[in-house]
Amino acid sequence: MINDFKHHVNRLRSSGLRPTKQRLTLCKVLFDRKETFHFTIDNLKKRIEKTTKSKISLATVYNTVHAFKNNGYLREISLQGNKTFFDTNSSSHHHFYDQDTGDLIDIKNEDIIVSKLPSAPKGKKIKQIEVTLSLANNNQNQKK
Amino acid sequence: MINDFKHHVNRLRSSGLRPTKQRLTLCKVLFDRKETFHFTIDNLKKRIEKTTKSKISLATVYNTVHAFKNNGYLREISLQGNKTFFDTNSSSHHHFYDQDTGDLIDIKNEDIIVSKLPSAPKGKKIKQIEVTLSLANNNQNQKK
DNA sequence: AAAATAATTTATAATCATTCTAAACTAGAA
DNA sequence: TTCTAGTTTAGAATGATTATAAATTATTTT
Repeated sequence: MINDFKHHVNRLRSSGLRPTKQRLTLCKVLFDRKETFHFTIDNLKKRIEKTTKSKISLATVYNTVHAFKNNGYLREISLQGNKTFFDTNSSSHHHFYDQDTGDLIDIKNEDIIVSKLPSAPKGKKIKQIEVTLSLANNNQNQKK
Repeated sequence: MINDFKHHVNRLRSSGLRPTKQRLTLCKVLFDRKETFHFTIDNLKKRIEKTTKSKISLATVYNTVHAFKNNGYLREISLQGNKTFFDTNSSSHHHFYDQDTGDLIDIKNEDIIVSKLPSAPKGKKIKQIEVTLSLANNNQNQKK
């Protein structure tokens, strides 16, 4: 399965995206792995430079990540702060967010149970339920 | 209580913040109201210009909002996208986020029940539980 | 109350992430 | 092979936020 990218080609085609060299490189970097990958655009750019010989322009990384997100290959994570994080785990799950370090840690879906929800406003549908648990050091008070 | 700002002065003093003209103006705009106020820095700047005669520089609005946040007067809301929202409701509650319009809607704490939580990593403490329910129009599919 | 001090405010510049633009390039169709 | 629309690209433009350093103000000390 790894080192075989026909399934990437097929997925791209079925989303109406041409399987270009750049998109396939991104697919390999993002999806040919066991673990969930949390990343910012900047992270991802650096990882591409480190793990492949391909040079992909910043604009293309942005374009591709957004295309992948719009087609459900990636999720954007809701977080405080100015950084936009994405997640290769598109199944439903939640996150710890460490306010001190900026780290994100996956929480398996079954480790959080939301047992009551309000109904969506008229004409709207709930598309995603995200629980973020913000962490800070035990000893530390809130003031700066 | 409204039109009396001694309590604002006291609160600022007890946080080690000098009760300056600018900070008191911000306190009045933010806290002398019944309803929760969701805002971006830009929103807030415009509201100050509209509802008061004071001119407060953009840098001061940033500084003050961050000071208020660090002292627990305001919360920053976790959201997708590049805009940073703050919330005057510092008691625990949650949000609908409308992906089409960017609107934020409060959800009362009692309308969501999180009945199971993971324990925090060693040395860390859970500081905040935030549930974000993303909304989209009923009829619309995910693709762009 | 005046002088000293430390915090605060301010305009502006700098930075950073992201989007836009328009030209060059490429995949797939004819 | 040629054509066409989709894609990539470098660099410019934008927008939010942070940094800087001088002027101002609140509070403390005298």
